[in-house]
Amino acid sequence: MRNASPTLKAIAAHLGVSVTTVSRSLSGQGARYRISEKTQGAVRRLARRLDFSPNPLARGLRLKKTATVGLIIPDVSNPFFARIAHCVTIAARDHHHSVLLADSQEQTRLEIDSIDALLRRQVDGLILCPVGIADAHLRSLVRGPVPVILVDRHFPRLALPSVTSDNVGGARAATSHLLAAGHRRIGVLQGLPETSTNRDRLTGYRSALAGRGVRTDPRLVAGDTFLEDSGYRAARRLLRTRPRPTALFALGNLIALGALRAIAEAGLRIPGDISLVAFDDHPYADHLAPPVTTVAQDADALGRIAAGALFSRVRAQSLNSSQRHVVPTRLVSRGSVQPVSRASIQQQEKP
Amino acid sequence: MRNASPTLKAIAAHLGVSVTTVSRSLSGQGARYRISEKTQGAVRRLARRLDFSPNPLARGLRLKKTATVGLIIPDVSNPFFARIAHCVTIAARDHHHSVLLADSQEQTRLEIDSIDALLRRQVDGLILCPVGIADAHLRSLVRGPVPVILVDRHFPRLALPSVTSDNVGGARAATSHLLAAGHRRIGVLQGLPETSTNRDRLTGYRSALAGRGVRTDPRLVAGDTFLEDSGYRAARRLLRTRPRPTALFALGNLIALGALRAIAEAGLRIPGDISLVAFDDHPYADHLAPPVTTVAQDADALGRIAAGALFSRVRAQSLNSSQRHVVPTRLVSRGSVQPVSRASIQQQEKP
DNA sequence: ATGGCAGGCACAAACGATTGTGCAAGCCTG
DNA sequence: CAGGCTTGCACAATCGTTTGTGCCTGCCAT
Repeated sequence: MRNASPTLKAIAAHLGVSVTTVSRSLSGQGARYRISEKTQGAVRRLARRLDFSPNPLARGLRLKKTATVGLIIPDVSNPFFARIAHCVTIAARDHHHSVLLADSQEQTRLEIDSIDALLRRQVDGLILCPVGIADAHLRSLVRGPVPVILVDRHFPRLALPSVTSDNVGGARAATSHLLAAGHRRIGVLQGLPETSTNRDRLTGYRSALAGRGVRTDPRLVAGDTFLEDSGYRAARRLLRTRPRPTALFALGNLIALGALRAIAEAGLRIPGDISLVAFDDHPYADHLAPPVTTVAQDADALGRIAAGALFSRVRAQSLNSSQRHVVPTRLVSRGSVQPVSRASIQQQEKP
Repeated sequence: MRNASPTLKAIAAHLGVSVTTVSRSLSGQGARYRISEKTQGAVRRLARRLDFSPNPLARGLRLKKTATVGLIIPDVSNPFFARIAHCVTIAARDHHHSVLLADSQEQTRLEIDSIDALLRRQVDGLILCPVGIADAHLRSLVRGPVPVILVDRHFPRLALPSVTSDNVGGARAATSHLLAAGHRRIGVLQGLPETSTNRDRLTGYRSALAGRGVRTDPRLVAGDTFLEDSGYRAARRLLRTRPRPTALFALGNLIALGALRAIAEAGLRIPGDISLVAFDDHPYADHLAPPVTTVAQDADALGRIAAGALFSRVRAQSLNSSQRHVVPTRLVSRGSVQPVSRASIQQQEKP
């Protein structure tokens, strides 16, 4: 396999024709340039026999197209992003493109470097899951050389197309679910505060509360990143507030993990002592003790839609119309939410 | 950022020198070719000011080196492989290389295509997690144009370097753990039978049994892939055998997931009715009901070591000495294993 | 004055592809 | 038979680097 694919030159020499002729015969331009059917046939046969395929580097150099897309992700080892990566690579294969993967390790600095490196390599398009808050470095992408699609997080002020979950709706559904079970003091374990995902989820949470006429209490919101440790610390803090929240809403899968740990350490039982809902579904949710009610994001859809949007732009040579795509979420009800007893509601409403 | 980086030619024109001079000044070859310090300084200043960096395509074309490595994985959305991908991309960044990612979707056909595509793109090295059994297509890689490292699975008959977990040792430890708790009928939920991982884990299992003088019973081994569904079906089957196994050993994380489902459906309790040990640790293992004892693979180490080995070969231009690297596993004891009561042991030893 | 040597750079050929244009041979037409 | 049209392909530039070699100038020694 692939012991140095032959070149146009080699094929041309074998057949006693010019590289021009070979190139045109193989690229389907034969007719336009009046290469005889006989010659074209001979070229194609030999090319097939030698398993010729044009050198992508040379091609890219000449054409300024590399049949390559960039994918920048904060952390491939996060199942949510991994799933997106999976879908993107599969879509890329379908479009005969390769994927250059970069892991920004949740650092804006590395995200900038990665964008730079991929653009240098002349990717034909870029799918980016931005790490967070800063967007100055994204500004130049708007009128940049290649189409860009933002996934998971978006920047309202930036005219870049994006594909995100319905974070507002998902959070509202989760919160409503808790409200319907009688919960009124619902603690929120948030992620990185300035990100669009976090903001949207908080918005959904507040909107649900407002819908029921429940006042939001800023002291019920804790946490500062989407990492497990932040979830752990935030949960510990909220569990110590009095009166204690009767339910926690974790705004991310790792945060939920931290919350589970904190709740276990506090000697509390789910859902007897406290209810829990988490953003992001995962395969183990069913087998936790108890199974955890989650807001499932359709990561597959995010990846697929982003890739679809990107490739349609790549094909159409069109740039970044700032279209926004929102993918619905789904509330997966399991056993981690329990109705609040009347007594405890009244106890809560007094202070 | 990156509004079409200038070219050597542009810099040369600006300074009234030749591209040769610019190239040599920037590549540190200035002294060897007697470019005066003054000229070199001017070139370097301008290059810095214009944020010049050589076009990787042109460079690759000329040098036959692309500063790119290929990474082929059966399924990036599997946390184990995702972790490997994460470590590889980070190592690549450290070595100023980019990563071309391909997802073979557990299909040999796609694995072949991916290898081909990446070699065409002239990657400088390849990290491959082979999907399975077939190895004919890997034969040509042994004396191929670039260094290749196999990760997770290896092929004893192939002179390709590999980095794998100590599957034999891990399985032996898990099995010994069960034996020490008095288990004698230990069912195995295996993965894809002909793979090295599966073989090695079975070997470890049998070796532990043999060490205790326990006869192995082929009817206690079930399953045919590493996927959840296989684990589910295999567990269902084993749970119906009489006398029922007192413990199950799942040879993979997804398999364990299927086993959990099957056990729950059968109305059995872990560890009261049946004990469980699983290959592959994961963050949720602690919070399952009950926490599951696992054989933790150090996926980070696999990725890091593989990348390290690859880059040292890339640097040294050395090819594929068939060195094998084995990374230790760690038994993480949680609550899913319970000592067998004397009565049930005797009951088991009778038939 | 001439030969030799070193310094300082430029020329030009790669690497493989794509593409606008040019050119020869054959045929037809008037 | 001259001019023009068609057929069938080749020439050569180009993308942006890298690199072996060649060339000129000036200086020193003989």
